[in-house]
Amino acid sequence: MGFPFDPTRPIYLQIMEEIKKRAVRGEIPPGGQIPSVRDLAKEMGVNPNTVARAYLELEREGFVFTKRGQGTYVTQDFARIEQERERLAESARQRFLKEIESLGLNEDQKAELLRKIEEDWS
Amino acid sequence: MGFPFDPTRPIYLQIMEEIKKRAVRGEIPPGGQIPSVRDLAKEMGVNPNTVARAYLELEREGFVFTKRGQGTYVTQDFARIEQERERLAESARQRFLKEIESLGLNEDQKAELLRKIEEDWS
Amino acid sequence: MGFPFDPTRPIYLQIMEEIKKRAVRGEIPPGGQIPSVRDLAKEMGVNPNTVARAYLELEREGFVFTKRGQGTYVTQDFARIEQERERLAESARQRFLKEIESLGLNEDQKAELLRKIEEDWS
Amino acid sequence: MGFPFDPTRPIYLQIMEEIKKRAVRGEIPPGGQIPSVRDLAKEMGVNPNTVARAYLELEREGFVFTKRGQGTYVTQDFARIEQERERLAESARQRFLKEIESLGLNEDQKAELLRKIEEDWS
DNA sequence: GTGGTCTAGACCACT
DNA sequence: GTGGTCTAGACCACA
Repeated sequence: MGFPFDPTRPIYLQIMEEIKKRAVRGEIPPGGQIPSVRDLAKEMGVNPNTVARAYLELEREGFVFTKRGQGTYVTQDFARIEQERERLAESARQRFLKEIESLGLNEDQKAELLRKIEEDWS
Repeated sequence: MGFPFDPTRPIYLQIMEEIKKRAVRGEIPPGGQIPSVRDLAKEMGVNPNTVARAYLELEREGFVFTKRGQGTYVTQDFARIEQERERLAESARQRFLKEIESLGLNEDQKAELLRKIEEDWS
Repeated sequence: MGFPFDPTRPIYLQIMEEIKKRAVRGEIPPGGQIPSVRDLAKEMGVNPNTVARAYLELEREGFVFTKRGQGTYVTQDFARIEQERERLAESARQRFLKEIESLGLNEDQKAELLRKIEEDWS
Repeated sequence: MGFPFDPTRPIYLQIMEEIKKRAVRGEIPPGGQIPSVRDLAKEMGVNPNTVARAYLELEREGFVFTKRGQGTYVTQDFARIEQERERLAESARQRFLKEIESLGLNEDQKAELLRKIEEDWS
């Protein structure tokens, strides 16, 4: 109980990201049901209205859809999920770059860092 | 007022990192004075004891030293600061890798990500 | 209840010494559990935070280790305990020398004092 | 202000020792005047009655004498002062032995300790 | 003014 | 139960 929210960003945005991550990781399959507003609110220790707001935005984006009286489901569109995977990766990349930039590494240190990432992925 | 702390990790550790970042970025020069316990506590919106704990650990690590009754100062040892720069970069790298890993990118997507980073740094 | 602390030195340092003495005397065997923070605080009539501080420093020195949720234990390293025995003896020697020095004994009186110590230990 | 008293022993005894030490160290010459009850009470942060009690005992022992209306003076008897020097040394020796004994040093360690004391005094 | 220490009392995660 | 962290507020020595 109690989800680690970044206090500087709106919680509903962070809930949206969390749902996207679960889908992208396959924890929720395409077309699979996401937790009910009440369950997720309890799990994360936030107000149900905040979760509802997140779900509303996700639906507006077309990432989830609602079956009246049955629950909320992740899109069945694989391409949509793939797109989200790349968006999340891209935003992780930008956060990483921003953080590294602020540290003021020299060229050699950046090259070394790049080499390590490459090594990890080969 | 109010510093964006990650609620899952001890605040004093995050204060230690913040001071190291300021020194690494050159905001505090080698041998320069860091904020007083009370000032930083006010700036970050935490209890002075928590800042004092962070300073105590930083001194034990040899990253800062204190002049009795005068204040706390960043080490004058350039190598020590350089070491911290690389440590901070390395931990940023690991956080990035961990996040990317959880997203389950395929080889092509990872290669593309790497290419973008390389481009940014060349 | 009520431990005889020297009011001129930090209590947490004296608690560290007390724990070391108990281990060196064999009252706590190598690998044995030391009193819980709360128990020792009650026994010595000090605040639990002060005992916790002492335990933290002892752990940093490698003289004790903690098992999460279980308690704090003296190191199993005999050499480490032996080292502490000699350090405590050395500091007792220095205190003795300092006190004697301040009394201004002449050579004969010092020799006599030495003779008595020798006699006691032979 | 505030003298470092050992809370486990009567304060008046510790005041007696302090006066004896000052005389033995020559801070107060034979026949010299010791501080007034009020001055010493203020210096040490204790009740004047406690100091008066200490002076009374010192006089009973013959270590000091009182000139009515003028103050209290250390004895002019050199032998008496010398005797006190040896008593203080002897009690320091006993405290040292007691402390060392509790540490459980082996023969070699005791011999080494003795050697160091000898070295310091040669 | 500075950091260093201590108390009081609270909440947390882990076993 | 255990230690770990945090807040609030106090007093201290040092410069």
